[in-house]
Amino acid sequence: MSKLWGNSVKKLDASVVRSLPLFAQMPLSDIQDILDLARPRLVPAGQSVFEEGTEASHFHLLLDGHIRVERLTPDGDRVVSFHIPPGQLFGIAKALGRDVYPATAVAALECLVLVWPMTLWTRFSTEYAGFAQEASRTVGARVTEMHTRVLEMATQHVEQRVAAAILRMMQQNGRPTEDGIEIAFPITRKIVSDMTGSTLFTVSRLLSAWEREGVLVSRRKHIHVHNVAALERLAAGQS
Amino acid sequence: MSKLWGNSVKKLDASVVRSLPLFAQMPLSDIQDILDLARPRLVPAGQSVFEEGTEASHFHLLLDGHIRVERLTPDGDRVVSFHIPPGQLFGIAKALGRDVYPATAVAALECLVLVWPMTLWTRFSTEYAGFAQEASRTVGARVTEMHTRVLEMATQHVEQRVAAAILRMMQQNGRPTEDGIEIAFPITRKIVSDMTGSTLFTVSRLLSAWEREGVLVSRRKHIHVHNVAALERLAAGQS
DNA sequence: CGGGGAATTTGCGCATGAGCAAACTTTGGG
DNA sequence: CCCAAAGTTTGCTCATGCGCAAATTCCCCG
Repeated sequence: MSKLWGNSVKKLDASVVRSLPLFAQMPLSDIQDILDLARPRLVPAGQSVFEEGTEASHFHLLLDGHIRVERLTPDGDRVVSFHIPPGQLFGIAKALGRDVYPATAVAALECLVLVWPMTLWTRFSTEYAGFAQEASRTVGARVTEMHTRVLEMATQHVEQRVAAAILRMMQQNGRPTEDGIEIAFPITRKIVSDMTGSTLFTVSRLLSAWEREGVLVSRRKHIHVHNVAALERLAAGQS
Repeated sequence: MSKLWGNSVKKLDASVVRSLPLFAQMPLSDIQDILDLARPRLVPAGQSVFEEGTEASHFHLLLDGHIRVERLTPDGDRVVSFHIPPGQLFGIAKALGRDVYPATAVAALECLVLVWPMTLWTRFSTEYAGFAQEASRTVGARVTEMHTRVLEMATQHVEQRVAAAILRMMQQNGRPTEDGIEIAFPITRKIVSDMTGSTLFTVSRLLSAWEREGVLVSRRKHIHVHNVAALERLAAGQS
């Protein structure tokens, strides 16, 4: 992870992050200005970056690791909203006109995060080319995904939803291997069920069946998709 | 509806809309400038204002009526995302960084809509005080609602979800009467089922049961809630 | 290298709510 | 005023997938 830190431990290097969409339209000097205002934060696996309902005092950029965004129901059930891959903004309550975080962000594995005080949000949005636009795009992508999930939950069977959830994680957070794609962070059956409005047991049965059919292999906390086409067929309900 | 049109049929009057949150922070002259650029559009009940997937050429403000936002699945099922009450912006794809409409907007009853070319979006966002902020707030409110629905669909029974959907419509789009609150636009059992990921039949049975218990009265396309507390209890799953 | 907790598997029973068919009611247009 | 279409009710059946229990496996950590 040290490669992300440039020459000095203290000073973040603009050249490392300029390939991110967020900085694509900015001159290096602007990027450096932004980075100089950031505080880096290392979050251990399993720890939360911020909690639903607390004051949205900061916004964040994920440099490395994976964030899981979740909400808790009044009676203790957990629902996983989505996963965030490196390079994306998160905890951007201001972009939603809110002043508390709408959900909890948990480090699915050890994460390196840049943190800015939310008071800088308006300034960044107006002063830096493309910042507001990229924030909108990020929000839009998440709204689209939520939309899709509502649609799936309303119209599709559990089997299709679980297949779709795994496909999505594979596409957004997958790591290609010689034999398929593996999901790049620890993922339990419980979490998959919390993503699909299902149960641990049903997900376990589905994954076992798919493993028997050679669609994927799942070790503990780990999913490796071998036959993407078959999984797409399952998600579409064509089998 | 003529009251919304000021003295002349052609010129919209700023004083009529300045009570809307969107214009709250603006001087009258700014409001008038914005209105002068708008084209009014009267949409008959049942007709769509724009369709999912088409180029997002305009953004809209609902002056009167009620908009139903829906999506269609590849295999023809309809899912209703939410309803929009008068005074709100909609079709604001740019606020999501998108260039096609993410959903279809249908007039639940005859609607009066103001329409602006999307090319004005960036200008409005940067030039008029509070415009961008109010747009964010609108997006945020809808994201929050989607979030809540995902959570409900994942963790709650159909009965609770239907109760929650009716409560929401009642709160957001209700009209108080001497004996409770009635939902201010035509609403069929089919639509309620499309909102809750349920079926026409199940919704019919639930409404009948609740009518028997005196919680609400539902005539054809029409729901009138009498006992709000009871409905809240049903939504919470406490009965 | 062994203990213990976390994650997973599997069997069994059953309630929820979907699916279908058919009859009935309301409403608006000609 | 009547007809047709749209909306609604109701009975019946049945599959999905949840709930629980118990056993098993896998890792992590000391």
